Amino acid sequence: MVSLSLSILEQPARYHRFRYETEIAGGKLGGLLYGRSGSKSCVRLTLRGADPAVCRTVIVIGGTISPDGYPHPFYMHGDSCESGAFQWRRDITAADVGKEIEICLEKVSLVCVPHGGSSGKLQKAIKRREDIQFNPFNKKISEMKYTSRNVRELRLVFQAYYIDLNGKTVPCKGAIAQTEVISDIKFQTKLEIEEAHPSEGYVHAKQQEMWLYFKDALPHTDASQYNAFLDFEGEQIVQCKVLWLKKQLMSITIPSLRGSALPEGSATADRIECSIRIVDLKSDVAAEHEFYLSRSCTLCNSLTEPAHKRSRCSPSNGGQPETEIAVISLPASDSVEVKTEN
Amino acid sequence: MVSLSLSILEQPARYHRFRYETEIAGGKLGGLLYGRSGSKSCVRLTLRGADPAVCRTVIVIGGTISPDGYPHPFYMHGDSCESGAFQWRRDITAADVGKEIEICLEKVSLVCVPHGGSSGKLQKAIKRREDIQFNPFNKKISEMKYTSRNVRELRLVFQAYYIDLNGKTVPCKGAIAQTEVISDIKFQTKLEIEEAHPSEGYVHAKQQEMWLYFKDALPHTDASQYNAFLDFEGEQIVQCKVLWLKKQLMSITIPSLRGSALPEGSATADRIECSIRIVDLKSDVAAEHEFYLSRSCTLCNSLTEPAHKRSRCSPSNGGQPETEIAVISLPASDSVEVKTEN
DNA sequence: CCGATGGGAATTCCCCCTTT
DNA sequence: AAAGGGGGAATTCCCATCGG
Repeated sequence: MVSLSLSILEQPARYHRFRYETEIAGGKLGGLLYGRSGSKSCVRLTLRGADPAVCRTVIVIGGTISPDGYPHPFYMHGDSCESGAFQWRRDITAADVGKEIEICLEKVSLVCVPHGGSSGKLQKAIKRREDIQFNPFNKKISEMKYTSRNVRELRLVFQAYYIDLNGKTVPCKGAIAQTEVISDIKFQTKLEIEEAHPSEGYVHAKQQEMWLYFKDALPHTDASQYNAFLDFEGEQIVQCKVLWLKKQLMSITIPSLRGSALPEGSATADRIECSIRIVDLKSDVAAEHEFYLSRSCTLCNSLTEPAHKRSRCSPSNGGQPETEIAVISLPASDSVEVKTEN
Repeated sequence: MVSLSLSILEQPARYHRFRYETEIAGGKLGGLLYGRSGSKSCVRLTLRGADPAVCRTVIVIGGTISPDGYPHPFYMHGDSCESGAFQWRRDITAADVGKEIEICLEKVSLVCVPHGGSSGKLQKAIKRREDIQFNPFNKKISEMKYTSRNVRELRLVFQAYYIDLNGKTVPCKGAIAQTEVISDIKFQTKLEIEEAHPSEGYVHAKQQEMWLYFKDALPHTDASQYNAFLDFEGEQIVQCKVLWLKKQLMSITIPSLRGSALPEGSATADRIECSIRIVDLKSDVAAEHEFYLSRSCTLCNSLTEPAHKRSRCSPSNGGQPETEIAVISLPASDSVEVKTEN
């Protein structure tokens, strides 16, 4: 009784840059698939249950499938790949009994096909993929509708086969493993502040508008999709308001900090260190940027507020007591509300 | 003796958005070619010398050529167009003698073909264009190398033919007219400031950095390709320094205005109106944006400089005399130099 | 030198808005 | 509602750079 089993030892990177056929022409690879663990790790499988008493050779085939299990038009290319599929084989010896065999996808890249326009290349690729006849979940590719939206996500599926003592190749129905979803790297949320203006704020200013320029186009165009904070050491957090967005630019308002308890440690410093933090609420990805608050006006150098050891609360705030941790949130208005975390 | 002549009465718009075949499928037009005079004007020709005594009918054919006169793969489509060429015909009567006949290209669009990639569509289009056999300058299209760079510029060329009294169609060698170059609209320099931050400066500030966000990607990536000015009424101009550029963002420095003569008219106003002007030195295209200089500090409201009727020159400037028209240029350093135009 | 990578330019096409 | 205009997304490809 053959009881091979196959499992994913290392998942592939969540995001991948697929390469086009034109990019890997001439013996090149490019777009190598890496494992999730590190920069140049690789996807690895574990094969168990190999026994020469019942099987001479184990073959593991790997191919692309959609997240739903339908054969996928993108294909594998590189070491141990043939006809767009990964093909691994190994003769089993007595030494393998009871051991785990590790299969490593080295130098394997995932190749995409044009799926827009009217070239029909996607259709041809679907046909090719069907012709491979590697379909562990037995799903009809013709029932799957590949669109530019969903075609850029796939899984890899692997199945073990063995050559029995009679020389017959037999699929192991139980020895199937699929990876988690690999998505086009373009789907990855990028949020990185490249520059902020002004680079220094004035601690006693009433309200300050800041511009944040991002390295990449912002993932959403709606200001409500983001939260903005000013983080101080000592866990003080001031919520800012996102005013508007441009393609690569965000405008936020820092509320008046008059009356808020600024960090103890920096009371004597000429300027207070803090950082601006923008959170994409949808993906939960955040960007940070260092920022400073000066005790003197950055424009005219005047010191309208006392700049002694510790500035007293501004009278306009009614002299609220200083708290250890304060969250000042600016709802939708100009007013400032001070909350105290327990 | 037939002596037809043909001339361009109205040149086409310098920039044009060519449409792809896929965009004009289904009886649509799109990408209409307009004349240079106005929004919906059209390209017009003048035909002279038509005389029924020698010709029964005049035919005018128009087609695309490269700026050098070689047949061009893009083609004409729409009213009076056939096989990619404009084809106009008119029977000549006695009333036409001595008159100018105006030919108007209404509802004619210019269609482009994919010229990148490996689809070979450009080659096919070149073949098609050659097959039309409309080649007034008799240039071999095979000698022309169309690349993605040069293919997006073309001229239209028109030639008159006539049907003589024997019913024979004869080309008029002298009656040829070509338009000026029509370029892809993407070649048009766009420079428009969408927002500026801060929106208001402080007249007594030492030096102010400003961010300008443009509606489109900047045409160059090198700061030296631009000049920046602050324009006041009364022709006062202050040169600013372009610090750096991002894709859609420019950072400039307004030099200290202390000691410069600000406009008379606005001496009493709370804030001084002016405008920021960015000039693309290569194309000479400029963008303007309104700006204000406040007499009180925009951050802390203080009035470190006297805010009386007319502020005296700051001592740091040695009390230079105020001039009617002053150009302050900021070369590459922090220092300010005051020039006086005669 | 070559192959791989990442960035971004160039190209093509989709689709919404405006106008008729 | 349909056509045309315009913006910009999606796709493909090119290339400078990096590391072996």
